[in-house]
Amino acid sequence: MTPARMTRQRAAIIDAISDGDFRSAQAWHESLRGAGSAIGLATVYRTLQSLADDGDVDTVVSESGETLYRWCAAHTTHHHHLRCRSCGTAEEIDLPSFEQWSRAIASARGYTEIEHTVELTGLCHACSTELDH
Amino acid sequence: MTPARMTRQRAAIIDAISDGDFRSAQAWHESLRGAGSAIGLATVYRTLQSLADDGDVDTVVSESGETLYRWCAAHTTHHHHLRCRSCGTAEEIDLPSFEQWSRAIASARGYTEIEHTVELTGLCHACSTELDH
DNA sequence: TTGCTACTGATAATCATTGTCAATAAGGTT
DNA sequence: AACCTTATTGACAATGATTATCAGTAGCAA
Repeated sequence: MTPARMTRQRAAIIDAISDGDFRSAQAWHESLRGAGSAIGLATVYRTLQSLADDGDVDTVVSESGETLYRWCAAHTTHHHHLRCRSCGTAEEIDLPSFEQWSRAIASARGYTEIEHTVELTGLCHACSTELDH
Repeated sequence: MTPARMTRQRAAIIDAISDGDFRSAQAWHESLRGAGSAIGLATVYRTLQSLADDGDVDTVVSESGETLYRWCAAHTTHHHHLRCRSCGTAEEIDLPSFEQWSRAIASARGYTEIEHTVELTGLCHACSTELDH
């Protein structure tokens, strides 16, 4: 496959999402528009997906079923997230023992091609105190 | 709140879903129709949701974003699933240490109101061998 | 049996996401 | 710098799952 072309739109998206939050494609589209960048919604969807395929962004599915995207600093290692349900901030966590453990329990029951999803959500410190008055 | 009325449709749904698979609302609707039960799609959605609220069915979100439902034998304890991506069969698993561990790591980083999702998927023994020829 | 009201179902509406396709622009090549 | 090939874009239509609407129906308590 040929490498992706660095268009104005792709650059704008990469620039925007490198601030660490998990947001939906529509939310990123809005921020970009708000920042003055004329960009189409379909392009945002397509570009985020292509970046996700390349491993440059992480995706997560929210409670309401939307897919959330955020920049991912090019780790190839599998990892998980601890995400704030209120502001979208997220930190990466890894669970080395969980990886092995899940594989073990699944194959013990005859399962192959094992995959897993693990997501932790909560309210970060800032949001916790704020919602407390 | 008043307890749910036991209608013909609700009974048919409960009867149908007690066979252990995870399927989408639309899939359950089809099986019910196939079995001769005249029942509306909206009713299937509403009833499955109400059963889920009461803790009588488990829900899981598939890779493609559909919500899958299956009967849950009235445990109040939190648990997780090992589900076959091919046939939908699922078994329950529990991860006592994971529960505590996730709470610990999250609160160590200042998070409160912690929730988590853990789902294991794979190909069950039957499907593995079948897809192998 | 009666009455109140929750439940049902056909269908329209919603919402996130993907497909379409002509116009545009990356970026390598003369 | 002008040129060409083709990936990319964007407005909009289409999809697909789920939810809302609302008049008709049927639990079930009295």
